[in-house]
Amino acid sequence: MESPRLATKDVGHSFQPQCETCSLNNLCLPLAVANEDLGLLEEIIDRGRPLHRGDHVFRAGDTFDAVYAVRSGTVKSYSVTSAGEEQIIGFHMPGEIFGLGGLSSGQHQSGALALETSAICRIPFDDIEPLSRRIPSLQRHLFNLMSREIQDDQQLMLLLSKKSAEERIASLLLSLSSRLRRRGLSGSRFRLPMSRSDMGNYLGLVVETVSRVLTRLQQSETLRVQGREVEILAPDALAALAGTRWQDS
Amino acid sequence: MESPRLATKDVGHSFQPQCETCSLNNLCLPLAVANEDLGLLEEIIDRGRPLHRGDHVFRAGDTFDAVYAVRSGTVKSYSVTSAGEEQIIGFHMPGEIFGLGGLSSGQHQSGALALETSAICRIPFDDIEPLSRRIPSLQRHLFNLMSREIQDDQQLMLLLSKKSAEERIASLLLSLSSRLRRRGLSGSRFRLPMSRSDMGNYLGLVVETVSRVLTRLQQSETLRVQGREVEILAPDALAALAGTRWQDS
DNA sequence: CGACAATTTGACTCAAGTCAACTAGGGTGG
DNA sequence: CCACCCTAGTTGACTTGAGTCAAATTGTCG
Repeated sequence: MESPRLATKDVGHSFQPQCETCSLNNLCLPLAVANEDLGLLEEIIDRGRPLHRGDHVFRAGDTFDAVYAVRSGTVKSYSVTSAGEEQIIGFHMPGEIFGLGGLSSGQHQSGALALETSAICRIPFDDIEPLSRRIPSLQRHLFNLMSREIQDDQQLMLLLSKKSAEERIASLLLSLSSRLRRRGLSGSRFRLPMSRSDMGNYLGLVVETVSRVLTRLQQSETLRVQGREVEILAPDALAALAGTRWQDS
Repeated sequence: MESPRLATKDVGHSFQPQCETCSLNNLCLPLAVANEDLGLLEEIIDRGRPLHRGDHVFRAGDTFDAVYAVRSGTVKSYSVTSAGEEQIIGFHMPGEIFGLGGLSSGQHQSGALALETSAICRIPFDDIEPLSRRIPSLQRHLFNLMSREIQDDQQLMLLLSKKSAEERIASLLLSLSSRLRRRGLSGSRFRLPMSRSDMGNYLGLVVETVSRVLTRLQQSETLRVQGREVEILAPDALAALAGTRWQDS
């Protein structure tokens, strides 16, 4: 099956402000760009057409030539082991930037696909790199983004090497919760964008374990789970399990 | 106990070329800087005095104001969980840059200390950041370094969530081996710079497991281990275990 | 309305962890 | 130079959290 790619050119030249009116502009790249420079940024950003569930933003091995920002929906990044198994690297939610990992080798080391209908902005690296030399705060922001990703990955390494199944699930739920809250949405009642199996893959657990842990957390009145709908009943209990962290993030 | 920090100023102004004559200059930052600009880089780099085993380069919570390059010796980065346990994030060998993770938050998220007597170059970030705007290849190199670290971390996540104890040890040994070879040293016979317990901590295993796996690999004639001295007898067997990767790196 | 995929639940297994005892190095100070 | 001590490393016996296998249940979508 062929996967639709993002449109590579915007339609004609009917240029309309995008970032300026985007509700995420205080989370995303524009936060590092003064208003008078925003036009420069707008000019290089491609809004693609929406992706459906399962559509790839890019695949492992594709040439690295852009980074991406989530406008709506959810994207997962994953790599494939030599044994052919998938390893999920991260989930990306609106306002977040992904695809930076491929920079150093010139090709994406992992693939990225939409978990649900999603809108993705494409930011060609050959455009933003020189721009970042003209706008120091933008350069700094790019450094920050990469540094932040390093930190997050290291948190996850810690989780994978030291935490129990319960602690892992608790951490993931709190991470999702805090990222929703940051966008002004409810952090206590939300819909999981990923399957149990994706949760497990990301956390280094098998599906059955994820399912059992969720049941257990439900029995202890920490959560209410109904399919993908989650309600966090006892955030403190969850935070205690996760060992703090994530709340702020 | 107080930990010695790196000297913050070079002695007087007796400036002598450092990078230019450093045997690592084709691995380290200078590789991204043309000869005529090398002086600019030299000027901002502090060679500190040597650190002994256990001395900190920086501690978690210290203000981020520089990145570091290993000239000789070995450094480990580690963070401490809320429960007070240490999690080793990585080992840094000559020619490698570390300390980038603290950039985004302005303070180091992890500590870094010398595993053996080590010489470390300090590169103040406030100096290299503007310099990187004047030297595009340097900016690119910094991006590359961070991107590379993201990739490496993700490899490690994969290892932690999917691999068996044998596979983890094999991966670590091959990683060390290839990093030595890159510097022109023997990749088949070398001295481990870290304790069994550090190996285990890094790989998400307890000491006893590390010890047992090494014994097993020795029995299968894949390795010869004598304390910290290692000889790789069957690199292919090891690579098969690790599932390729690492060789090139 | 089926058919297939995702989720849950139970019974059983096993790789790695825990606990405990023992051995081997590696400094240090007398 | 040697005796001692302390830490690092090894080995064995036992336990256990999470994985595997299998079957039942629910959800989804053409």
